[in-house]
Amino acid sequence: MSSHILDQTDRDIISLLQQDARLSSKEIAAKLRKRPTTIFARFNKLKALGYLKGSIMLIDREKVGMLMAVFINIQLNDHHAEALYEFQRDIKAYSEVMECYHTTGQVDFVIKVVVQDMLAYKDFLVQNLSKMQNVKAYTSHFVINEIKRELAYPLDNLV
Amino acid sequence: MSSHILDQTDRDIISLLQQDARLSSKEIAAKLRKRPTTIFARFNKLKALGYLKGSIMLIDREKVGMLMAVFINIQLNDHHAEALYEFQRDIKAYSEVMECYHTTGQVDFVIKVVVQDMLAYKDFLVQNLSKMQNVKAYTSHFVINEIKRELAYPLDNLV
DNA sequence: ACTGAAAATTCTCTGGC
DNA sequence: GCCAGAGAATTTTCAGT
Repeated sequence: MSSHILDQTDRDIISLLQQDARLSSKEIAAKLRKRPTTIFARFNKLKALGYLKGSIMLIDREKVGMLMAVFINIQLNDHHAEALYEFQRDIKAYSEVMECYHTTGQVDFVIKVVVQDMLAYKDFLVQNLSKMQNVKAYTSHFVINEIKRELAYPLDNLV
Repeated sequence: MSSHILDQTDRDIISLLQQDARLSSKEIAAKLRKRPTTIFARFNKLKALGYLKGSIMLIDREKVGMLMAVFINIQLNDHHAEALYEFQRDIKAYSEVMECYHTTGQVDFVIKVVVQDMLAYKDFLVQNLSKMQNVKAYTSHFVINEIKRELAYPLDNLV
């Protein structure tokens, strides 16, 4: 690992950690046929260089009572810089809004909202989204089945 | 933690682990003013009961060369059970498709595709998506800015 | 469910290659 | 950049309350 170019070992470590963030240096070392201290040093470097941005425990969304996930496509009235900034700042503040992306196409923003139930969703729409001045139109797409949700990027022919 | 009802400590542990999956029992114990072994026992139970579904290390998507994220809304021709099942099985198999949701509304499926660059995206469309018989229409929404991507569910007034 | 102590394992630092 | 050794810290088990 000379500077900012990842070699195969770096990619292997990242790939393994994307599958299980709690792997120990020893466990990674065993899989890659290296020494634990070597893995430890690379892990620290990957973290220092900003490749690794923290780890999270994935939990069963429905089991903890967050039964409803919704994708909402949003169109704005005013697309000037200041108006865009304000919308982003405000939408980001809602805890129901888990994800928000500025996109190209017919739609300006794609957001993912996760709430307990339809009542909570209605509250979000009526009390929050509908009151945002710059929102021209939105369409809700309720998730009825999660076919795939892979959060680990494939790093095979890369970097 | 009697059986399947989460108490405040359980929710606290889950919340902390959603922020950092690598927290040790000792670290969690210190934050919650409990003993490490108590946290350890609860951690094992939460895992055994299926609340915790594994951990992942988050990495800098653009830094590792995955420069392009796209949401694609897909409409199908045939909505019968067998056709739906086949579509889901096939779309799931593509490594470029990170997420796929069956949704209500004008759109049948929302998928998130992550690739290196526009060339890789073109290849995915031309060689894969366009060749799926049951796909009637699709619209691409390129992510030009990620405003928010929160993966930890808020468990405050819940369960 | 929680505690406390002990054993096994891992982390983390230092120095040498 | 890799490896080895050793002390410190942690994980994990287990018996007791």
